[in-house]
Amino acid sequence: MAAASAAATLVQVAVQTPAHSGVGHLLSYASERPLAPGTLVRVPLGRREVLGVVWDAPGQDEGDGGGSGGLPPGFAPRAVAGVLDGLPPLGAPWRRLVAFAARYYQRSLGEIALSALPPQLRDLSPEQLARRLRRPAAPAADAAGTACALAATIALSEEQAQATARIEAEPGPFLLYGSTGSGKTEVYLHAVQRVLEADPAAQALVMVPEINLTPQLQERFEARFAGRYGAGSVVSLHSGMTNPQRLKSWLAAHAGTARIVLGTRMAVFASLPGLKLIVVDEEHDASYKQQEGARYSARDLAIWRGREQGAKVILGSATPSLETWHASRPPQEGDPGGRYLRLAMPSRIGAGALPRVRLVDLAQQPRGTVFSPPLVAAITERVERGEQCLVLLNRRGFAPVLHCTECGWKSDCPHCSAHQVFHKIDRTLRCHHCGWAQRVPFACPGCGNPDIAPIGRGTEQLEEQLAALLRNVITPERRAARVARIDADTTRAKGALEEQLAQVHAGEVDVLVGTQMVAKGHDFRRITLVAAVQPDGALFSSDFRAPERLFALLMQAAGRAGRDAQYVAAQGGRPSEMWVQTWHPEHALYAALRRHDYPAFAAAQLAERVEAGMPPFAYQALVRADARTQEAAQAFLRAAGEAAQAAALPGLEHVFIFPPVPLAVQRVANVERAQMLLESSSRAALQRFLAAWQPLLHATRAAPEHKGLVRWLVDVDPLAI
DNA sequence: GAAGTCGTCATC
DNA sequence: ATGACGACTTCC
Repeated sequence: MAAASAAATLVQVAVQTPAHSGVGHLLSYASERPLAPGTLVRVPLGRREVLGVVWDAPGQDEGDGGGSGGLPPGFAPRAVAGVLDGLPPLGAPWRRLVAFAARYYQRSLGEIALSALPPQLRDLSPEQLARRLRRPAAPAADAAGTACALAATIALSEEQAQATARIEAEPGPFLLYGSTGSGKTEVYLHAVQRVLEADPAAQALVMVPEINLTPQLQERFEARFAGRYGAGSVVSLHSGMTNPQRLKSWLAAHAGTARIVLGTRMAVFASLPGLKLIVVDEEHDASYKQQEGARYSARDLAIWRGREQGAKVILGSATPSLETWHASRPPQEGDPGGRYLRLAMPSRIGAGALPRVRLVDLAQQPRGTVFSPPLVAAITERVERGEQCLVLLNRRGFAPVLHCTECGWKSDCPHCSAHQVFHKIDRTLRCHHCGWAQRVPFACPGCGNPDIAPIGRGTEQLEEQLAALLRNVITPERRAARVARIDADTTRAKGALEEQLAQVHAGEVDVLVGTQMVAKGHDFRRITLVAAVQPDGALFSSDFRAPERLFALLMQAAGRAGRDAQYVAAQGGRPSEMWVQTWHPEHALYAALRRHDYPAFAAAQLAERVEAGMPPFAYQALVRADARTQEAAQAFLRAAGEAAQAAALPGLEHVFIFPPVPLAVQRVANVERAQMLLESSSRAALQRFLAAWQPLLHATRAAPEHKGLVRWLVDVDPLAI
């Protein structure tokens, strides 16, 4: 407080305060010297001292966003407590990205800015940071000494070479549409190489959907580039890293010594002053959408950032999201085409033909069949030949619910409107929504009947049944067939997934049972049969994106089979197979799957979406409310909607507000949840409306009749509704 | 959101 | 009296 009089200037600082806190805007502090925007500072906030980012003084150009709330007249600002000078200020492009994300996803600037920085920066004093920065920046990227060690460049196929050439010649953004095994990664590597060679300061960002996929990617990029640009030139950024590791990678990216940054969705916010290329691998994957806090889409932000910062963007997938597919449609008569350039790579390289798809009609099988006789026979045969099989089911545990046949009791969760799942392994009932767990009762809690039975099946049960069915099957090494399971339950411990995958690779496992986590990205060389036991659920789901997700999952799973052509040939060249057990073998989705025909599937889905006025032909936002009672949650949403109508907010004429409805799982951990869908044919109108609506939502929340509300949030471009 | 204050109420 | 819990307030 004493420093205030000596201070020369006011600076605007973004700190981590949420929009609803009354101080969600930029805060003013006094500084003895002017500080450049992007400078990291420590500032007093209440009784605490927090990290903040000096922000551009709110100019006339950008009227909204995190504009200063206006310093109350006669208010004496407090002084900046410390400046983290050692660090170059965060650049204007980074600040524009953060500002855009805050505006677009309806969050405060400071919340996005601070969550985009490595957590450890938050508790380092300027002195500690300076000490940290003085430390030798890794075994240095002295390019001069090693420049001659040009990593052996792998010859590209015709298709890969063409894609690479187009990427070099055109501005993009690109959709690299290549089937599994078509060698998309090699195209990424080449694109990165060209960009880095062309400019000694250039940087590339490569994103993957899952943490599990970063180590193998890092290996591949290091093998190609570490010799050339130094050991520290390839770094990773994801939430599985320790705080010091994350800080180290982040600092290297910010300083420009890291030429290649690999990471999950959070990496889209990395400070990359030399950014020239962004790759989003498996761009259709839902993991790119953050599902808590600021609900951003890293894929969409990558497109924005690329355009804004002059970096090329490559989205890669074998089953693109329908949004991306539509945006990359080629020009036709009367249609100028989409804004992305589609590059197709249909052939599989070094991999066998795509697996034959076999549909088993469950109506033709004995009632209650889990593994149909023909599927068991096929698995048996593969195992006897020493090949591996992969069985997929998207449900953990032994059975999704326990049931008493006497009184009708079901294992409902006491805190959620959901069943508790039966886990036989430790004889527990567990709610997958709130985490509540208890021991399985010995008898029905309703009527005392000791005979309570599981209904339906999960991965635990598949593992057990399969082990029984294959009990007498002997592998060529003359040992009994072994079944293993990989899902969130078996991989909870650190390193467990790696260990289990290693066992599969070593050939110790013959049949792998798992949830979708095993369908993603892992390269199983000896798997020649993949089976989806009962995927029908998604066909008639109320979620309009369910078929899209199912198709992508099945295609991706099919891609796990027969990846190694040499192995398949050595085994006698029998085609690999994808088995699907279904009650609806005639369904169009399976017909398209059978032909591996993503374009036909996408065309049919897009036709339905046009007809129904759904994304990508409409833009959506969701407001969610959590409260003690369902009525209170809905009342808040209704009131907020009515307030918008009464105020005749801008954009409202192009926005349709649906009535509030309970969520599919209405109650979780004793909190009732409701949501209200907004839809518009204009993204700009929806944005204008949301921006204008935000203050009314705050005001509605503050009204005494909505005291019971626990929280509310906005989800722009929601993935599930 | 984080931390503080200030009530109320139940328990030692 | 003590402290656990919730409601409310403040943060440039």
